[in-house]
Amino acid sequence: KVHKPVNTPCVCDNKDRCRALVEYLLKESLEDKPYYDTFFSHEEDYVPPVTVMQKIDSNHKKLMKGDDKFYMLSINPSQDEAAHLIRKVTGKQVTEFEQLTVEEQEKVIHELKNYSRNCMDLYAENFRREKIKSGKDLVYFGRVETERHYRNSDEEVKEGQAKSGDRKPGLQLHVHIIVSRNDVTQTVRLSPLARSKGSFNELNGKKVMVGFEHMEWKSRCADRFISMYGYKATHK
DNA sequence: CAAGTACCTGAGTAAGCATC
DNA sequence: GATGCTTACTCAGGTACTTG
Repeated sequence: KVHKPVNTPCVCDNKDRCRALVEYLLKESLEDKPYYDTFFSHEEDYVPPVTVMQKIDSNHKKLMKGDDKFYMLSINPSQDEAAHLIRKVTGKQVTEFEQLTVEEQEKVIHELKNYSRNCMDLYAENFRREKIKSGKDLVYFGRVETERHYRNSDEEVKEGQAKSGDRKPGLQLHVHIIVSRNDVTQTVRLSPLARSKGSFNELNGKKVMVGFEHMEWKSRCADRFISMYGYKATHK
């Protein structure tokens, strides 16, 4: 999913630095976890938050003042898909992440990073630009989350069955990704929120590809999950 | 449902600033 | 004054979303 800046909690503005978003994503990690984790990039695990901010915030070349500088993406497996992934990695059938040992939790998180990198390869390909071939051409950082919490907008909170901030039950594995609008060479702009869905434009006497087909990316990511883990989708 | 609006794209130009 | 680097702005056409 590509998040519109206005819908991104705590980060209504992605036109300047990414500090607010990085801090928002770190909040959940302040709680005690039995394992250590932080951001990951396409090539590295355990990237410090300071590095994330530096890399994203120094990748603004050629972008204008009022332009979006980065985007927030998320990868949200269904509970069924999460259960399948955990079964594939650990051989265990669980309904809560905490039912796994610490080693198993780490293995699942590692595999989710691997899948996320696959999704980012597909993201890069989906722009259909000559110079952008894979996740290596992007500047992005991700973070695996194992929990979700209720918000005031949730039905359960409105009906008084849960309080805002309470942990949601079940498998809540998901991944947040901050991706720079510029590619790593800072010469190609990649905007997933473009109006156009991948079409050519005449600019400076050359045909230029503009836009991004969101639904195509989504379905290709779903296909990748199926082929990587032998998942049989029960519904579309 | 037609018309209007918002937004994307990269080369080229120009301004701003630091350093020699 | 010269040089190099960084940042900001302009340009036109195409598309999807929004508005009336």
